[in-house]
Amino acid sequence: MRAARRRADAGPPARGGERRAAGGDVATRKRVLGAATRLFAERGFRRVTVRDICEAASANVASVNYHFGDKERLYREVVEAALETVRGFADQAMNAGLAASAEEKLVHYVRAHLVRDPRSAAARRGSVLRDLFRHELSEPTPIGSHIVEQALKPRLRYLATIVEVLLEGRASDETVQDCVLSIQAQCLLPVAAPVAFDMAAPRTRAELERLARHVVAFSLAGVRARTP
Amino acid sequence: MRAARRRADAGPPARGGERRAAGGDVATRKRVLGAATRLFAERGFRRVTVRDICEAASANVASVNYHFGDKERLYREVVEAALETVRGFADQAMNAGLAASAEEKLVHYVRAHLVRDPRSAAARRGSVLRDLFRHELSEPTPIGSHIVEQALKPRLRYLATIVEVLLEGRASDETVQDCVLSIQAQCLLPVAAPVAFDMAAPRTRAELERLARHVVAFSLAGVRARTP
DNA sequence: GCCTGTATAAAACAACTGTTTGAACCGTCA
DNA sequence: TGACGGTTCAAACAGTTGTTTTATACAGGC
Repeated sequence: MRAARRRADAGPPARGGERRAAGGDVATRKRVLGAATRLFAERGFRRVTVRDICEAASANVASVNYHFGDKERLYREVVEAALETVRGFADQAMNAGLAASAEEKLVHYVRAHLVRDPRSAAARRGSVLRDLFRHELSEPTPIGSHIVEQALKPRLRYLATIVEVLLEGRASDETVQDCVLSIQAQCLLPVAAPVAFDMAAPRTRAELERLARHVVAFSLAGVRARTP
Repeated sequence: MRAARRRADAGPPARGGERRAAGGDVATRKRVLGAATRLFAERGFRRVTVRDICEAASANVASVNYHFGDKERLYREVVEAALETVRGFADQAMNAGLAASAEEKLVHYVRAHLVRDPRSAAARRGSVLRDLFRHELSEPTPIGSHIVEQALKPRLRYLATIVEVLLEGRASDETVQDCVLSIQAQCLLPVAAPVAFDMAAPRTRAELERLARHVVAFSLAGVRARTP
């Protein structure tokens, strides 16, 4: 990304051919992608070196550039995959509760953010995006705002529909937005700022359940207080 | 921090003598400190180079190491100064409202976080710490947890005393902590995650005032809902 | 006057970074 | 078998970073 006289486009068969013919196993590319996913989620884009990734993947230093062009395109692919995972996941959750009341949907929404079972594979993959997002918070890059656009905004829109119902459709757009922010803040902060709360915030599953119930009760009362 | 065979301790007269005798003006050290404060607040520790700082301060590359030992100790001094500024500032705010009701204190607390007058010098210096803190969120370092310890924890304790009164002293410690988290989350998120809200969140002074009023109303109702 | 200690400047250093190179490897197919 | 094409590898490259060195300027004490 820094050096380079000009080139950047040698690599594999144009990425899209996807055939990966010769006996060389497909494994390397996948191993690199996996290691990169784990490391980027752990430390963020800048604090991971190409050498770290390749070592973790038992691959040569050149493999990142060979298979992905450069470090940034590798990162984009990691982010894209994480977004894809979460997308299906979230659509499903939103559709599953179509028949539920607004209160029940709120319960579901809050719990989905605050209490995740770390043993579930889906949650573990979801946490990759969450970690990537957290790192992006302090270093705004084009990719960071892409995550916001793709993952956060749809959630905010969904939450707004819930809040509108809770407000009985009688409140202004501004009030809806304010309530959405209040609720989302409670869902996001323990995630966005673990440093700030790892001493005060709950850790065990049961405590997270309690916190989720609290956030729902607190927020329902808050929203009702703003109902005209 | 990376290179260096061993040494790291030449520098000025042991830092503490503070006499800075000869005609060479004291200015350089101060200029470097000022530039570093601005740049660290803007971009965080890792994304600022010693050369950036020295160029901004119109000083030689060596001046950071000469006057502060190394980049990290310069950073610590910046953080320490910002903490000191905010400390007096916060103590004063807390004492000023001793006679106020819990509701009034809450109003004051929320407004202090959400609506700051950028024209006030105190607020501008306070925002340095806020920015440093924001950058620390995603890269936990010893210094980051030091900021939490020195700046955030006292606020949480203060907020807890307010909430206890609002709960009429009848709620459990857990409930108090939950409410504190709900309120602090609303105060902190627009700060911690501007990326997430710069499209949805208010920007003008008047909008921030409105948001602050909302957060107070929302939170008061939330707390009351949790009063036994 | 000279010597001493502080401050600044320019250049060099060593480690680290992303990237590129050129040779070697190894299946496939003619 | 031998050329071919995708893949891997060790080494090198060029730029950046924090830090150190060496030299110089300049004040005050003797």
